[in-house]
Amino acid sequence: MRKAIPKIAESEWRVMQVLWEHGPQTANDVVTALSGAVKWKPRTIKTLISRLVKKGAVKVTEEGYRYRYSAAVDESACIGSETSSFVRRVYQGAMKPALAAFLEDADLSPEEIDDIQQILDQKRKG
Amino acid sequence: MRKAIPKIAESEWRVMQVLWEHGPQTANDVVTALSGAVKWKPRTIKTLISRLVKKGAVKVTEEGYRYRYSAAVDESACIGSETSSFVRRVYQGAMKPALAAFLEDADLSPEEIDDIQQILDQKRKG
DNA sequence: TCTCCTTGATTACAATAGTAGTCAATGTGA
DNA sequence: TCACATTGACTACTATTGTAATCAAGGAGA
Repeated sequence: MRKAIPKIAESEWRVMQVLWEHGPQTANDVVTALSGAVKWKPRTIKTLISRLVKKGAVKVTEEGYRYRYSAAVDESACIGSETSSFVRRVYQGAMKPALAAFLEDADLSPEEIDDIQQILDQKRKG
Repeated sequence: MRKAIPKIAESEWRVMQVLWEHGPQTANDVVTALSGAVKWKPRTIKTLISRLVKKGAVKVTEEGYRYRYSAAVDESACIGSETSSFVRRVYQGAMKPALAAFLEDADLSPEEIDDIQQILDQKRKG
C-alpha cells in the first residue's frame, strides 16, 4: 500500500529531482547540485528541504552529527500524481485531448517520433 | 502582439472554462454553471471572478446596471502556457519523455489510439 | 579547553490561493 | 414611495509558497 503523495511545489520539485537523481545527499550536496541551475541562497534550499521532510517527501538519516537526505516518495508516483492533477485541471480529466494537444505542440525529431510510434503500437496490441 | 497570460490558479480554471465554453455571462450564470460541479458558495465564485478580472484574464461589460463577464485571454494560449510550465516543472522541459509517459499511462480506446496515430502520421510528414 | 564555524531549527514576511462574510448601492415590486 | 432583494465592492482569515535571516548546539582547530 503506497503512501499518499504529498503535494510538491514548483521549487520543491528541483530539490526532489536532485535527490532522485543522486540519492542520499547532505543539504550541502543539494545546494551544490542546484547551484548554477537556480539562483537561490543556500538557506532557501535548506528551507525547501525542511519543508519536504515535514511533508514526508524526503527522509533524513543521521550520519554522525550531520544529516543526510533522500527521497521518501517514488519519482514516477510523483510524476503520475502531478500529471493527473494537471490533466484534471487543464483538460478536465480528458486524457486524449491532452495527449493530442501535447503531441501537436511537441517538436520531435524523427527518432522521437518513432519512439512514440512504438509506444503507440504497444498500446494497440496491449 | 499577444498579451502575457496571467497565471491562473486551480480554482480559477473552473471559472475560465465556463467562460470559454459559454461566452459572456453574468456572475450568476457562472455560479449556476458551476453548481453541481463544485461545492463553492456563490460568494466564493464571485471572488474568483473578481480576481480574474484584476489579473486581466476576464473582462467586464456593463449591461444596464449588471455586469457581464467574458474571457479576455485565449483558451489555447492558456492551455499552452500551463502545459509548458507543467513540462518544465515535472520533466525539466523534456517534451518527449513527457509525451511518452502520458501515452503509456493513458487509457485509450482503439478509436482514440487511431486519432493519436493520425496526429503522429501528420507530424512525420510535416 | 575555549572560541569559531558549520549546520539544523526557528522565525519572518510578503504574495497568492482557497474560502467566504459584510457593506453599500441600486433597481423593483407592493 | 419605500422596504426589500440582488449584486458588486471591500474585508477577512488561513494555508502555502517563495525567499531568506537569525539563533543555537555541537564538532574542530588553536
